[in-house]
Amino acid sequence: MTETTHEPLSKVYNPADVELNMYRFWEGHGYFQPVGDVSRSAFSIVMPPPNVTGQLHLGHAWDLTLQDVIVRFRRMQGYDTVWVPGTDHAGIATQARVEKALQEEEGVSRHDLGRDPFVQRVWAWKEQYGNRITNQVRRLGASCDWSRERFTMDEGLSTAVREVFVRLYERGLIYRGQRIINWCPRCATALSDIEVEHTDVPGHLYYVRYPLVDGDGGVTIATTRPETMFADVAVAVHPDDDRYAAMVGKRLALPLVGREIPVLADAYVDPEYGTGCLKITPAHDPNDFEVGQRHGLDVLQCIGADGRLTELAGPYQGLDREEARRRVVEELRQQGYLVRVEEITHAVGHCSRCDTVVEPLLSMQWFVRMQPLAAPVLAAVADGRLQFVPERFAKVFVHWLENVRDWCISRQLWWGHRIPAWYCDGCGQISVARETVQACPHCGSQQVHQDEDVLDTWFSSALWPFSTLGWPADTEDLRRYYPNSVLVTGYDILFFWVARMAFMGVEFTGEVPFHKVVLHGLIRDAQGRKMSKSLGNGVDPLEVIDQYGADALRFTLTTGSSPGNDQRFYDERVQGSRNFINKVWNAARFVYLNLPPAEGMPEWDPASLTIADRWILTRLAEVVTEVTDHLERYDLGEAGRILYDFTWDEFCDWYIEFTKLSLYGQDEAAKAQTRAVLVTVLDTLLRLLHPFIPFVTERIWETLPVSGEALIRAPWPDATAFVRDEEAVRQIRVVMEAIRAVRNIRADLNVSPGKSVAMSIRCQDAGTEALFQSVEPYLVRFGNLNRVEIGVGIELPGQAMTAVVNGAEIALPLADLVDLAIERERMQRERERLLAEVQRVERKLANAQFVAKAPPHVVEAERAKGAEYRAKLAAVEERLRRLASS
RNA sequence: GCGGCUGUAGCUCAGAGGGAGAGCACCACCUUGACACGGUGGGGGCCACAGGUUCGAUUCCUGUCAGCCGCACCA
Repeated sequence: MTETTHEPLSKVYNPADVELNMYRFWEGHGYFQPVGDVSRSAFSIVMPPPNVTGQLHLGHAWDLTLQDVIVRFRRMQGYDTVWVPGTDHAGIATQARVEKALQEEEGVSRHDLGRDPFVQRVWAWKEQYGNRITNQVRRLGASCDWSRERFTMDEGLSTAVREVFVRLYERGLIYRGQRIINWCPRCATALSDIEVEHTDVPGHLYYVRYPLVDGDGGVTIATTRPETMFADVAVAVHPDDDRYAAMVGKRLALPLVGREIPVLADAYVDPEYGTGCLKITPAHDPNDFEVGQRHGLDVLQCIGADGRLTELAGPYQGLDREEARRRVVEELRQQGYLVRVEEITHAVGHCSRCDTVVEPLLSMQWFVRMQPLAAPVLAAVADGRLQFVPERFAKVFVHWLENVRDWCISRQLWWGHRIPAWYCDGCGQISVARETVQACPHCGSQQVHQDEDVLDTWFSSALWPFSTLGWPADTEDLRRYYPNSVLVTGYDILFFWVARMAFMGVEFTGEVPFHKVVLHGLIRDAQGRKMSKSLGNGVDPLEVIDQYGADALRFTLTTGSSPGNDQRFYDERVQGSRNFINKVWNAARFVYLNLPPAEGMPEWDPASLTIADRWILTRLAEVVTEVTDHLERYDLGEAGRILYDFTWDEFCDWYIEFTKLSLYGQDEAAKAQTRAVLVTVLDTLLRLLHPFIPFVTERIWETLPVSGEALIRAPWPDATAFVRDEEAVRQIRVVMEAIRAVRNIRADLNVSPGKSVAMSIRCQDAGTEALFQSVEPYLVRFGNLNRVEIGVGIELPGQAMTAVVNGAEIALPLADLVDLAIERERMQRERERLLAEVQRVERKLANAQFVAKAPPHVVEAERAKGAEYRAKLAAVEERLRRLASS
């Protein structure tokens, strides 16, 4: 127990007083670690690793909270539960940040420092900032097992990365080759296809005349990138294009440079687009590259890795891409080659990190062959071994995997897993190895050097579900907790991460790394915009926690959306959650303050429960069932909302009010009984709420006289443990209806709450009379009544305000306050309402098809409703007749 | 072009084949011995539109319109 136990509870819940100590209490007692009981089923999750030097943002907070709710729920259900946390080295992002800091603070570049010293600086940076994010994860209340924390560049995971690389290489699934890749000139590295964002931008289509070498004439090509013309090696036309049939095989003189290039035919060309003549630049366009391969064309490069023109561009050498384009267009115009310019919008690839226009660049890179790896994953989706929540994401996932191209995994960075390939200066052979290569295994030369590049960060992330558990070693954790039970992450990294974990998992463990993928959406601002640094509309979760508490943030995030959908985040919603938590707190205070000090768990005699007790216990059992079902289906939002409604409306607004009758009365036995039920309901609610709002529930639970060392380890409630009494539920609804009717009348007539009044209830039958007799004290308390008359045959006062409830008529003879005009209006409104209901029901029941085909219980329910409405309508009409004659 | 999501109260969103819901906002009243981060009462919606399936559709299907997203792109 924490030191705060059994201090009086403050009037308003103050999260700051509780959260830090509570987290230490949990973590210190090892509650986040699996119990290790092998007789129990295992439940495991790995945390999507945040960037080690990053800061927690709301997206993380949401993702982590969902996981924590699931983990706490499973832990309470008795699973041997483990949640493995960790961080990611985030190659480009981290390197860029350290480079920026070095530049700003010391005015040096990474090249000034050199590779090893620079990498050391990044490690130092990681040591400095690496704890920040994990402490932020703690502040959220994440119950992950920190004793198993991993980092993508720690020793074990690096071993896993090498192992995977070597094995894939040996199987021919990793290869090195000259390909057109996406090059970010600013980040100065290759990118994979999914790190490129295609956005529509306005541009120009330039029509340029390429003259024939011999004789007059030529062709006009259309291009958006005239600056690449120095690397043109051909012009292609469609083989069936009659317009240019005669040109095929002729030679053209490249404008400005005069180099000769052939005209050739290739079906890739779309005769409809532009002029139907396509310049072929294999080094600067992936499609052109393929055309070039088909026709055995040279590959010339006129733009280098720095985004500037090469010596091939002659006088344009050294210019950047934009400047070169302007100058080339101008020169073409002056020399009469530019036929016309058309304004177009086209999709241009941008670096997803820095938004620089990506340059398709021919270069030597490492690739993962995707088709053989994707196939078994597709099979796993098809046969249900890998499932998605919501299901619709399976389709997106499958479509992507079916069309995926080979994955470029080499990055021209220094921070990351260096590619385990060594080149021999002697014989030129490549050696890929698990251990550092000292001498070339092919020729024995000591002149070997390792590949300069590192691997895509996602390459190591892809191994996360098993590398964190010790793979490639055959560890106990791996055997027990792999495959993971579920993966929770945002749909935005379905391809980046989920797909890659899936194929790596299948390839290296023979099993999908998790059976279920639960996907959530994105956090947006109050206007529905994505949160971004450039918009400045981001919300810092730590500030939210400081202001409202981690529980309020968690409850907001978990109840704010339905599965797979985005959610908007704004202050009022957090306030609503904070208010709810305060409501729970005060309900607990109420129970606590009404409990005698230092007593054990009170007990009750099921035979003497009040109708209110039986009602709340029945409803509680229903709530346990519903909440459990929703959580099992990973529909956390709905589970949270059910708890919110039940806690506030039924438990606080009604049940607690009902209990005041006995608690403030003289009957000690009844008091004890009420306390027992109150404690039971509160205890159960705290257990159900704990996964959502762990801090406040644990804190409250400490004060309750229930056995157990901590709520986090308490068993999940069992719905069958409670009294079930559907009749009590039905009856309490009638009582509520009557109480609302009284309140309604009082409000309509502006009767001050302090003024007590009399009430008559004319019941339709003895059963209803008995019910109202039994709940008379409730009526008196809630209606502030000074006299109650209940009976079947009683006469209702004429000078009164009335209401019709299920099975009875209610009258409040308010003497001088009675306004028969208002009464008439009320009754007429009620009559119209009931008439509409009666007609609706009767129309249904008159339909022979409905009676014949609808399920019997539905027909029966309609009949019952019809009877109820007709009875009420009759009473209302009778009342209106009397009013007319008075 | 292919695929997907969304359209329900003023706002933000749940919901579900059979009587339209919540929070916030709004109006009126209330210092009732858990809570004003509260209580009570109230107003407010052809559930985007048009067809279809069904005894019955706001819910399922098709189409239209509107907003959004992903994938693929012809230079």
